[in-house]
Amino acid sequence: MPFQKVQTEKLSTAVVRQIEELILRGILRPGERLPSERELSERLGVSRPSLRDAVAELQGKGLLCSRAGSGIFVAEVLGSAFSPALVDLFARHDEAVFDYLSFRRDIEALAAERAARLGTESDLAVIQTVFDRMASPKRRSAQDDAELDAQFHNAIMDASHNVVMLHMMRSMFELLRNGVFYNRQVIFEQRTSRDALLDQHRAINDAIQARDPSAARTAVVAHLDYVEQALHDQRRADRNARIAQQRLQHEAGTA
Amino acid sequence: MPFQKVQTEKLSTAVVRQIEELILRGILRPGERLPSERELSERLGVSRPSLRDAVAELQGKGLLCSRAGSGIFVAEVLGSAFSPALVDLFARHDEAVFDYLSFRRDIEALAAERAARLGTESDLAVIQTVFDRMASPKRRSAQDDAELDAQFHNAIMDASHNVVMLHMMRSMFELLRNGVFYNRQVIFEQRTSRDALLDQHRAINDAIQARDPSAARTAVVAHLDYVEQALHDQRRADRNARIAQQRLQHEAGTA
DNA sequence: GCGCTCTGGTCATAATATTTTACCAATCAA
DNA sequence: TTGATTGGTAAAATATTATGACCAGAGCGC
Repeated sequence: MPFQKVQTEKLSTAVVRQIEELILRGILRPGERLPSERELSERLGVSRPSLRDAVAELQGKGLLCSRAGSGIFVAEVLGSAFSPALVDLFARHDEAVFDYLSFRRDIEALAAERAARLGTESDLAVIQTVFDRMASPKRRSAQDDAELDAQFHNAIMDASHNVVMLHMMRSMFELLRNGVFYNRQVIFEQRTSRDALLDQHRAINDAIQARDPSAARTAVVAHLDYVEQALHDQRRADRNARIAQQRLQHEAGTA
Repeated sequence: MPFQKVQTEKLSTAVVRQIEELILRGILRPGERLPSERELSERLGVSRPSLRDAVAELQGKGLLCSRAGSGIFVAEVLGSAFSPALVDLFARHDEAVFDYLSFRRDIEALAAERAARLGTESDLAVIQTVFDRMASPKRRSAQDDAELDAQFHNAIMDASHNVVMLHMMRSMFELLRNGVFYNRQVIFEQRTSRDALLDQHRAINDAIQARDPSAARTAVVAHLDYVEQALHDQRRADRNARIAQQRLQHEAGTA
């Protein structure tokens, strides 16, 4: 049915959303103290009880903590890389997805450059091995493809010989693996995507094996640009499917 | 200040938005009768007075009209191309912008192809003349650049010798001229954009003058892809500027 | 150590938004 | 002409939010 139940957002929900965005964007930092309830409610234009409802919800999510007589603070644990509360925050806000891809493009381009320059023969052999498995015509599920994709990018990261970069990207990849940013199996499910992705991985592998840092960088950027475009296309397709479904329901006269 | 006044959306506003989207997406068509107030309020999960508030607002915008005893109808005038109510609807919904660009890319690629094949020597001379003005090093404002841009695309459309296409695109261009879809002067204000756009216009002109339909089509698609990307970039830059401003306000501790 | 100020925490009452319910007039189909 | 369904209007009830007051905890200055 094209008409859907309407629900206006509760006031406290709008407050939660605003504070979450300030935390997500790094404007409010871990450990930082917020203005007092009285000041905050004035700035937000809501009553103290409404603000307190929102603060209670944010406390429940692990993003804020308040102490009677002291104030309200952004949770310290958000400072540790990818605490559950932060991961949950990423998962619930779309803008994190494209920031993640943008950041990953930059870091992985650096890693590929370094791999082409600094990677040992063993490193390059590992990358070639993973790529050979990807290129193998053996039947695989989208999940297997996604797993090989992770192995491939991890192998390049290993070959960059920068442990800080390595561990940071590993934890981010863990989030990707758990579907926090987007469901990456979807991209492997389409034949045309898989073929294109394989070509891109081939270009990356060839550039690294040829020890061509510039080509490696270019290939990685092109690859992640493609992934981002595929995400945009997937979302547009999802949205179009919803609209088409609404039209169908309207045409069919179903409730 | 990073904290902003919170205002929850009125119930009737949410209903207005949903019905507007159904009209914008073509799900509800001009002249079509909506379900009765009683049925609609049940489907939307709101009371009849709240629904009536929304319907009154949509009537004021010229999108709906209701007749006591008969029902509520989507306004017939929406069927005529770009009635004021429809234009206003486009202006207030972002999704129309990218649909417009997508559609325009397709139509103008066709027009450029036809211009390369069917354009008379006079047609081509007009296009060349407009392009020469664009390429002239004489100082011009962004508004002048935008006006020349419109003349250039109109000249190509003229040269396509398809009056239906011509008039349809003319009215769409009128909307663009009036800033309905986006403020196109902004794109001409940056030096780098202007140079890139000039190169793209040169590629289009060269292809048409050489009577190369395929090259003309490719050049137009590349040009409008660039414009779309520039819009994305501009919006992202605007959003980043807002976030940076919030951070600055937070750092400076201003209210 | 005490007093003051500011903080979070709690709660009753008032104001506003929305829902519920009832009724009237217009339109259409039988 | 009549009955059913429609839009149109309005009073009363309910839910949400705001206002205002008060209490307990924390921190700072004397």
